[in-house]
Amino acid sequence: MTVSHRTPPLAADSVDSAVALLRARHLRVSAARRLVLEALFAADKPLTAEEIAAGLEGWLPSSDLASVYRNLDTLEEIGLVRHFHLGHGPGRYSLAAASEREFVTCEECGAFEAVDPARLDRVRALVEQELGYRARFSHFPIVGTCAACLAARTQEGSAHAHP
Amino acid sequence: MTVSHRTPPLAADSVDSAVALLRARHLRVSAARRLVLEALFAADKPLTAEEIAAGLEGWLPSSDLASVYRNLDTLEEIGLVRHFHLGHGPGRYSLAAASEREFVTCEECGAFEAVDPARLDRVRALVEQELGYRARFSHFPIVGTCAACLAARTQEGSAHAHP
DNA sequence: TCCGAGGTTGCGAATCATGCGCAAGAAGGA
DNA sequence: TCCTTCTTGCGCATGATTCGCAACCTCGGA
Repeated sequence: MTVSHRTPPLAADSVDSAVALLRARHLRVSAARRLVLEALFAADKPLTAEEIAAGLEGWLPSSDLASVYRNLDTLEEIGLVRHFHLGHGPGRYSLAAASEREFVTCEECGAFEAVDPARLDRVRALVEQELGYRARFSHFPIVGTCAACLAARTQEGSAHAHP
Repeated sequence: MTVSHRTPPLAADSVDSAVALLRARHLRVSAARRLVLEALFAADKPLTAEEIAAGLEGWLPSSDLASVYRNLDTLEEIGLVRHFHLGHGPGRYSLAAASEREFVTCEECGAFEAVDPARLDRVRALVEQELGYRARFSHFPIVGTCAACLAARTQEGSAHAHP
């Protein structure tokens, strides 16, 4: 699933409840599938397929990368999982939150943040008014420079200030 | 050059003037290099390295893909060329305009538009106020749904309107 | 509890976009 | 024209993701 998602989010609060949702959809609960869910529930940040396959540095048994991708794919299809892209580099996967999330990332330091879509509604309105496009930053984030890097940049500018 | 750019744009209005700029920087003007410039000047839209290497479907001699990448890279380094990314898929390269350009793209139909950064200044200000990030849409565009697809979507909604 | 159908796994190989290494070749100043 | 270096072409390496396919496991039914 290199593409976007359109399925409504399905929130689960534990591996077991996620498993129940799988069963309800007649999807089988295999060891590999369960492992992907366990990794996502254990993580406190969006993970790459690679990280999941590696078992979160030994906290979980490692599994086959291709299967991880396939499982992330089907989990995303039913709405349990979402993924987004941080500039270059691998996609990041996380459990779908009750409310969709959007992202901003800093192209200098690589930091990123999840933000509540409501906080971007005025931005969205302005973009639509100006360009006619309805922006969505949940799959591809807003890319820019974070406050810290912005500050560092002006620091630097005044440090050797001899243009 | 999978990364961004920071060099000030260098505008040229013809292959010859671009070549002059190369010479001024002690860069050699090889056939392959010139071909990349010719492709970019001939094209009316941002090109992929692949398209340039293929000689724009026969309009120009085809050349080596690795060299095309290298040349785009050096041309971008001196500011003659810029590239951006349209969601998934290969990067797109074009001649640098006198003023930087930013992009919006539709994730449904793949359409994209170059816009004058000034038109996004209010958006940028709002994003910075809300998130603290200074957005830049010249390397990674704003992704959303274009007016046409938006219209098609509501059409569709009212067509079989039985929720 | 055993069984069969078919969803899943694991492995390897393929893909796409891009980058690297290196010997042979060309560009341009002396 | 000569020589020094920059570039080219070619093939292979890389990172992220996908595909093919036989072996395997899951789960509903007998």
